[in-house]
Formats: sequence, structure tokens, C-alpha cells
Amino acid sequence: MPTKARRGPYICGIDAAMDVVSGKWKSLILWELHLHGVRRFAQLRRGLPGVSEKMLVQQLREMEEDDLVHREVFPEVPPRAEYTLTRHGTSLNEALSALGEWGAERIERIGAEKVVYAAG
Amino acid sequence: MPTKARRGPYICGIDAAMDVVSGKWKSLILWELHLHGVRRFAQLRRGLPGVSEKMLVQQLREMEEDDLVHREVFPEVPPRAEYTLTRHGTSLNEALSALGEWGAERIERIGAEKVVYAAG
DNA sequence: TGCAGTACCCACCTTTTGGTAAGCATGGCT
DNA sequence: AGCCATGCTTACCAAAAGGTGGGTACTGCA
Repeated sequence: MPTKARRGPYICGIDAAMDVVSGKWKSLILWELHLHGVRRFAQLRRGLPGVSEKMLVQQLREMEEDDLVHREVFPEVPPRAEYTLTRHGTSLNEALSALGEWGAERIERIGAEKVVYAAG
Repeated sequence: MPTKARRGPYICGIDAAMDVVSGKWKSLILWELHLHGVRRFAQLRRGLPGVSEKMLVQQLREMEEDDLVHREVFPEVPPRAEYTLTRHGTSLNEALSALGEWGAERIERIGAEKVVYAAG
């Protein structure tokens, strides 16, 4: 593996939480999986506007290592893989909701644009 | 200015919140200011184990631009500058508390070390 | 036959982030 | 005179994060 280490020592709880949730797509992956329950790789890809395959794999693998998502691979052809939230992934997503609301207010406050994309 | 742009377009609230709170020291700065109310530059420096002056200045400037902290400079010598949380900084800090608790549990769960440092 | 879709891996490159070390203007202390 | 402290700034580097474009093995469909 090239990068990503850490998992401590941590300065505080936020530090520890940020360690697993920072990464351009991780909170969005949590949200997608929360919304849909189960998602296949390509479905996630279509649900996240602008993500590259490499990044998606990478983030999912790290989240798997951090026990946030569960990955189930089916030995079929064409290949199939299903992703779901673990217990800890679910609770992390819940812990992020207050932050999401704060951010939504901020978007209104500063009048930022929102990304719009075709539904998948 | 060399880097840091963004402030949208955002995909969702979490995206927007992450935009302002990501950065190695920002959440810790929020916490320090929340604890003490007012802090001078050197006090913050001493309160954050391992931060460099450059980084501290940089993060504080970005947080000022994002209206999370207020900076008051007194034209004295030796120079004096005081930092406080703005309304939005305070509410952001509150929105982070659930995340902090999640992280604290994670620290216990995985048995990670915690950084210890001399009190300032 | 040839192209699309599946879920990836790999090598390479650029951008962003963070760290190190120095300097500056001023005054107090010794 | 020399050192410390204040709150910064600047230049230079290293590491991490992210992006691009290719390949794989196989099947289904036109």
C-alpha cells in the first residue's frame, strides 16, 4: 500500500473521527449507503458526481479497513460486489448529521452553488 | 495567496462543512477557543502540540475568512492579537460534538494511543 | 466481430498540504 | 551589547492526496 496510515496517536475524539472521514468522498459514500442500504460499485460510482474509479476503490478499501463499510464479493461473471454500512459506519453517519445541517446553513448564508447532476 | 479556494460548488451540507473544517488544526483551534473564550496567538501555539507558526497563522487566516474566528490586533509593542470564536465558529464547534464522541469511542474500540502533552 | 458493462489494478503525473528554517520590527531585561 | 518575547512573513522542500489513462477477464448483445 502506498499511503494512508495513522489510526493514532490521536489528540482527541474529533481528531480520531476526522482520520477516518477525511477523504474527498467518504462522507458521501456513507450517505449513499445510508440512503440505499446496499449498493454495487458501479451504482456508487454513478451516485457520486465526478469520482474516478481509482478514488472510489481507494476510499472504499480504507473505509473497509476502518470497519465503516462491509464489502461482499460474489464470484460471478460479470463480477459483482455489494457494499453496505457496518454498525460503526451507520453511527458515524449519524454523528455527521449535525455537521451536515451546519453546512447546509452555510451554503445558504454564503449563497454557494450546489452541484447538480443527473440521477442514477 | 498560494492555495485554498473552493467555498463551493458543494454537493451537500457535509461537503460544505468539511470544506471549512478540514485542515490539520482547525477543529482543535475551535476547541481551544471554545474552552478559553479568548486566546492570544502564542497561547494557541502552546495549546496545540506540534503546530508550527506557519500552519497556525495559515489556519487562523482561513478560519477568519470563513467567518469562524474573529481576530483583533492591538497596535502595541510587543504586538498583541486576540482570537475569539464568531457565532458561526461556535455553532460549528457544537455541530462537531457528536463527531467527537464517536471518535472517542473509536479510540477506545481500537485501543489507539492518545497524545499527551504538557499543559499550557 | 466489435463494443459495452462488470469490478477492479497499475504506473505515472500534478496539485495540495504540511513542515523547516530563516528574517523582521520593537522593546524589556540583564 | 546580547538575548528573549511578540506576531507574524517568506522561501524552500517533502509527503500526501488526488487525477489520467491504460490494462484485465469474462459475458451479453447487436
